[in-house]
Amino acid sequence: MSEKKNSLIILKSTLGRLPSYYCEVENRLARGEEYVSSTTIADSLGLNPVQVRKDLAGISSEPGRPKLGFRVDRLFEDLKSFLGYNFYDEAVLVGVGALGHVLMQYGGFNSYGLGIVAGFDREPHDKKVAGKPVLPIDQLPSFLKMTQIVIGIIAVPAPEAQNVADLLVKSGIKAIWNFAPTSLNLPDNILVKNENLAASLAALTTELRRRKS
Amino acid sequence: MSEKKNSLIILKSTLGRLPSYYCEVENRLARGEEYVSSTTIADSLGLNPVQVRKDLAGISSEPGRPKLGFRVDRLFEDLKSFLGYNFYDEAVLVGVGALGHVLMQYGGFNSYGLGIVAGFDREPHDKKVAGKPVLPIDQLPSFLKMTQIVIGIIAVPAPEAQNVADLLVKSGIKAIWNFAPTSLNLPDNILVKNENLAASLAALTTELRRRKS
DNA sequence: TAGATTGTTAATCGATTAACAATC
DNA sequence: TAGATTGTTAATCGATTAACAATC
Repeated sequence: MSEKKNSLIILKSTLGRLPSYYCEVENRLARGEEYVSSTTIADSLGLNPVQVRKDLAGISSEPGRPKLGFRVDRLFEDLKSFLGYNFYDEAVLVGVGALGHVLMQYGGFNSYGLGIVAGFDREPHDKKVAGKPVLPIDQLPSFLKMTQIVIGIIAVPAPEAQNVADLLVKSGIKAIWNFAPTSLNLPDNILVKNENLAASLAALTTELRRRKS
Repeated sequence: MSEKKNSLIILKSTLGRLPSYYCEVENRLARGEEYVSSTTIADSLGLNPVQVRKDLAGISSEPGRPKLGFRVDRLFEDLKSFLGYNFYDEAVLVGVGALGHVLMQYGGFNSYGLGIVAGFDREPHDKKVAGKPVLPIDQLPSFLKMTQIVIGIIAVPAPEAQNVADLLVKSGIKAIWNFAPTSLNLPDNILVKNENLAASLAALTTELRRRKS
């Protein structure tokens, strides 16, 4: 679809930083700023300006202008299309507990081209959350087959996570976002991203202690 | 406190992986396993076994035994003490909305040596959440001065995040875990970790698309 | 013009992986 | 013993940063 003007190879590390640029540029756009420079982005995000410049060089359709930087609206669109956020992906969520509720209600996914279309639970307590249906877990396979959805979010307690994962895979899911603090045993072709909030916060305290000593 | 037997330098990248080893080893301990090898950890976590071995070599107090691997209980303790999870850190949370509730109720922080001791909100709707007090925001400065707590969690909407951050810093906080999808403008000596859930999920879909093409 | 910023090349730095001898 | 695993060194690979000429 999108053949880049030059065939620069985008580094994996670059790809990892692009979403944060996207968020930053989106905020600047909202504030009505017209131009943005690598330098100021680097500053906001705590990165090296040369790195930002190099990253942006690979994805911007219009070169940055010396002394000014990049047009905010243009850069925003470039990031958006490069990251594919103008396409739309749908996901289901399993485990409509406290965390599940938050994820279903969270509006932030929209500008990243994502949507949670339904929740599943062993014992649904609500019929709907944030306008989306909450269904009993045994309807999951048929729902997935019908809708062709390929992304599943796991927000059940750790002991149930593997079972849920197995069910998701059996029903044709291709990618899993896992909030349960366990590693999942899955076929190689399934993409997994583990989100361990506790470990994430712990990393902060570890770094904090390292600094003190 | 803990002088390591050998003064191997621990790589930053290693440090980033240790929490996931900790989680994995904790789960194996809970399952009653006695020995664990680099190979199986690598397998569960989708990493290179040599990498895991090298990482563990730097922190284990007892060498792994050929053919068996490491004693699970021993390795768990080594990881725990290396990461400092047997010390205890306390944090306050600002913004007791849906996400704030989840974080306050989340039990998982305990085994990582952390605890949220209080929540703050402009208009507290509950007196307590998960047994911890929820206080009006104007009591934050005095609370922090009294308790000497140095970690703050921001779970307010994006537009309010900077104000909250300023208040936290003014009250003596040293580290911030930010859930609002904005970059914060803070003094250099303040440690920040941004947690953008939408960007995180988006990374999954980006990778998923990359695979398809 | 002077100064800030750009894009790019080359040098440095850091992390991963391959290879291998040692061990139980 | 044979085989699985260990720890470590050396080679490769990838990412960051320094340096600089070009531009508005």
